[in-house]
Amino acid sequence: MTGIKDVAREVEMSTATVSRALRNLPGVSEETRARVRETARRLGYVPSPSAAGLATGQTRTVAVVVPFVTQWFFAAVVQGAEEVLRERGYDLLLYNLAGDASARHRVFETNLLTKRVDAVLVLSLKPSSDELDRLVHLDRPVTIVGADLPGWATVRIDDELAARTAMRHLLDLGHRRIGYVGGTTEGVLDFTAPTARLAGYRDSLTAAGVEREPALEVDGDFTMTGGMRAARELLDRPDPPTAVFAASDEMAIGVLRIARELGLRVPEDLSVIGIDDHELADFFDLTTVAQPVHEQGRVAAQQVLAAMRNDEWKPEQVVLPTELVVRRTTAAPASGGGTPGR
Amino acid sequence: MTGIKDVAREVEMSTATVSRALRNLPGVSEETRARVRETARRLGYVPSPSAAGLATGQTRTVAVVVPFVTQWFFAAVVQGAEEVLRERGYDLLLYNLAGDASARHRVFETNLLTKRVDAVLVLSLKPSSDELDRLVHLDRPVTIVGADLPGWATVRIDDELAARTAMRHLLDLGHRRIGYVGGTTEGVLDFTAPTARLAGYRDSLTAAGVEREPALEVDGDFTMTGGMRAARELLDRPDPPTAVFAASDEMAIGVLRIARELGLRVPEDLSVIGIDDHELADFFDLTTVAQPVHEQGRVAAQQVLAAMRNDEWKPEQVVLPTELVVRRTTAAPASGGGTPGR
DNA sequence: GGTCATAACGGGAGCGCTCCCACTCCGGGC
DNA sequence: GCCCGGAGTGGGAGCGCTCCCGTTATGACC
Repeated sequence: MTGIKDVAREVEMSTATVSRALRNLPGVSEETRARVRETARRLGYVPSPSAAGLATGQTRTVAVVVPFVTQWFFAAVVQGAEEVLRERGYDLLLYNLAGDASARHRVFETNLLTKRVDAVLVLSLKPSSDELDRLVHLDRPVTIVGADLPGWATVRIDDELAARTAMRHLLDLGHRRIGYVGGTTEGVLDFTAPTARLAGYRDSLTAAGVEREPALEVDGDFTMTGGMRAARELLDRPDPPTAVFAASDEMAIGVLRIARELGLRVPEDLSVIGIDDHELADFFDLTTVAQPVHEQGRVAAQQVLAAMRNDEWKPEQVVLPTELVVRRTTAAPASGGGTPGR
Repeated sequence: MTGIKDVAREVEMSTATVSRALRNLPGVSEETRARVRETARRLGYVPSPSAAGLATGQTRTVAVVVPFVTQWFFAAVVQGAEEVLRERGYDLLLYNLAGDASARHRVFETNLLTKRVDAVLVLSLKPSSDELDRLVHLDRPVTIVGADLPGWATVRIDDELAARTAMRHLLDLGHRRIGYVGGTTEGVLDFTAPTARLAGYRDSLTAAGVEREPALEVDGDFTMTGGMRAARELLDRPDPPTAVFAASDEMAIGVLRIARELGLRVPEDLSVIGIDDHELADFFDLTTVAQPVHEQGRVAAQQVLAAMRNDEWKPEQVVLPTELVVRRTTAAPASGGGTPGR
């Protein structure tokens, strides 16, 4: 394996100069730099990240901790982050928790991350206070995507606002009986989005002078099949809602499916709206509140890169905009907001 | 930052013993080992991968090169691989090509991978001969997932067989006019699956004594929207097929959508079958030929791990089984195999 | 008691870089 | 002619581990 010494010998220079030349540091004549580069290429020299890391204390690697890579949302964020990291020559170490508590434990508790990465991106998880402790001790830039955590660098959307946007759309259309399909905050993964979106739902009702009906709030588990379950629960009632607001597009799609099975026409008999602008939303003509997914990954990556460049960097809280995308699953209720004829 | 020396000083032993104790190497009394472990834990000692890597030449990291993380199939494979790698204490470096030729070039040509990872997993790409050269020079275990490449370690399904399984199902039901929705092999990413599946389609027709009709083979780009385009082309014909075999579930779902738009009943007027058993297949009641996605990632990871453990390991070609999953999008043609009444 | 495995541990030379601190050389200003 | 500053370069310590050889203690065995 050719090392820096081989290159140095070949160009009859010191390893110090070769190192400087290859890393574009000043203090090397252009002519020498060119010769070094050419020789390195010819010899197929590749610097050892381990050695460089040992010497500098930097690994040019950032860790991304994700709950489930298989979910479109997370994969898209990862993709965004990877793009900008690669541009800057950083590698991306993927830690997929996959709903496994022990995996989560391992990644956070044993500070495996230490000395291994220069920065950490945490997706949609609200770390426990223990975990936050570990992250603090890392003493490396950390950015949380998709969760609101005061004092930390975060990139997210305003979930409550997104929920209110969706609700306003339904309310403006004249709906008053509006079902909510959300998810619990419990379990291995503590997202903050569910809570905020639920709050947005409730506030909107209150603001519109509609009395809240607990039975219209059901758990959809943030999955399609969960959305189906929730939809059955909502629509099998004697007094079903005229519209359903699902806290995610995937659940909304589940609702659509059940509506169709029950013979309900969408949007005539039932309006459905989601949040995300999932890649399938267009396919299903789903009205939704779009959030910039890919972009959140990019911004988060840029954030940690910036933090690594200057030490005075202070945690920023970036809130990206959302936008109502009206497609064809929402319309005014048939009977002016009352129970639709079935 | 506490290093191995600090631990050594604390337990009044040499760094050598601490190193051995912590890595469960023989030659350390159980009592010492326990003391070392306890002390290391107490001091919050975490070994530096850079230093260890420099000394051993191993990084305990494997690279995974993937065309698009955002596609369910790839994400699922990555998830499978990550699982077994994490179990063994290996980290996973993700290289997402995202259809970007320059990214691909960078990953392969500049052998960035060298000295950075102990092994490489390549997903669904058929590396060019140049790229294979680089991989050979890596001199590290490489496994290709989802492509057939003689002489290389591969994990895949028998794509041609899968296609024949799908076709047999349709033929057995009595279909004779069967459309094919596939994809081209061109472009940045050269998968081998499209070619093999097309071959399976053609062979099946020939074997069944049905004459091939080029107009029934259309390009669906392996995406839902591509599947929609393809479906329009196929079903708008004066003599539409009674069944469509899509080379992927996503395209099949696109076909379903268009069929519904055109007022065709599935499966009465049109049978549709796919390949993959995508997470959405169940949702759409799609008949398909299932392939073990997650498992392919696991097996591939196990393969490189095995290869790293013993040097005599020879490239293995693992072919995982597929299975017909009959749901509700396939049935006998209405008019015994002829053109359905429309 | 002497010999000799064997178990347990220590010393210290690397691993391949980076980076601090020289050192040399050369041209301009006085 | 001398001094000085800056550009270009070299020497070599050190980053934090691993691992090859020692060395020492401990018993078993004759």
